[in-house]
Amino acid sequence: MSEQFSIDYLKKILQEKDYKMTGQRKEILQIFLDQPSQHHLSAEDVHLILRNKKSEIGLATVYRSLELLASLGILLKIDFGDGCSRYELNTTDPDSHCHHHLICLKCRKVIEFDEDKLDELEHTIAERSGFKIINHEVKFFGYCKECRESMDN
Amino acid sequence: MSEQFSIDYLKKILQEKDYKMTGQRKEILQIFLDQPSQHHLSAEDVHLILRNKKSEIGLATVYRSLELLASLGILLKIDFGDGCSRYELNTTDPDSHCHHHLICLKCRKVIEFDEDKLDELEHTIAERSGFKIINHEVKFFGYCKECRESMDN
DNA sequence: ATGGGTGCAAAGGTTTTGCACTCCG
DNA sequence: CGGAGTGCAAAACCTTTGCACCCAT
Repeated sequence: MSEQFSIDYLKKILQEKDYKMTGQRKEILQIFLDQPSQHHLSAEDVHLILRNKKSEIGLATVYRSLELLASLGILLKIDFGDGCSRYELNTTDPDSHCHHHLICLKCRKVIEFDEDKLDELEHTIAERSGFKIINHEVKFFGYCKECRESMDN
Repeated sequence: MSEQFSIDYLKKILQEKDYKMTGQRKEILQIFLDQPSQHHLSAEDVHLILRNKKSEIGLATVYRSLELLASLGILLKIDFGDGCSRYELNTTDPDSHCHHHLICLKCRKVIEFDEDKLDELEHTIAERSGFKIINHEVKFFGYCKECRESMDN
């Protein structure tokens, strides 16, 4: 639901768990709200964006806030194998399919792909192993269209 | 093929690419051969196992060897979000399905699950995005049977 | 014999932590 | 007001790198 993508939603969730709504947390979430998708920001990225906005927030606070937002389910923490954790808005909700990431082995570009299709597999897993699945992370490694074309030459 | 799981295979692959077969590389691969599956070893783990075997191999060499074995397709490098890269034997071959990992959010245990079922999804992706898929990595996060039972109490 | 491989220690990068100060509730 | 949250710097980690020496080929 769109309720999930607002500062008010953050406030509500924080209050429910007795966390405080601080200016820092608000500003950090706002960055993700401003960049609807496509961006997978690292703590360093967020820190830099804040700096450009003249908002000096300590790097340690950025790390702590991202971790908190992820634990609240507002952000998703993902690892693309580039040496740091990256975060994106968690757009997963019961009605929508979540997306996968295609990672180009040549140019390291990350492409989003909207199609889930893992329901059947999840069902098989739950049945056979008794594992209760909360979330999943699917990454495909390969070569993007552009790199494949440049490799043909 | 079983040929893939031997020191001789390593020797052949190394020679093909003008790498040298050294005692260190042999010993490090042997550790993975000795522990057929279930283990996802970090560089530190491998270094410790070597030390217990009275084989003093420098940590830097362990890192370099693991990286090399992964680049040769003999090992797979995986990130389970615990702060370090882990490796396992690459049992992927054209005929067999590869497996997924179920990661318990409570006890951090990693369970292997043998079922691929991603052919259709891969085909859809290739068709729509022109992305050539080489490999994929699928992780399911949730709660294992044991943790779920202990949480019910 | 020769160039790739190794070991060691130092450097690099990301993330966490201790502590005094701040400010939300 | 009181305690959670913050900022800063230091520390903790994992990983990479420079360089002298070693040893497969």
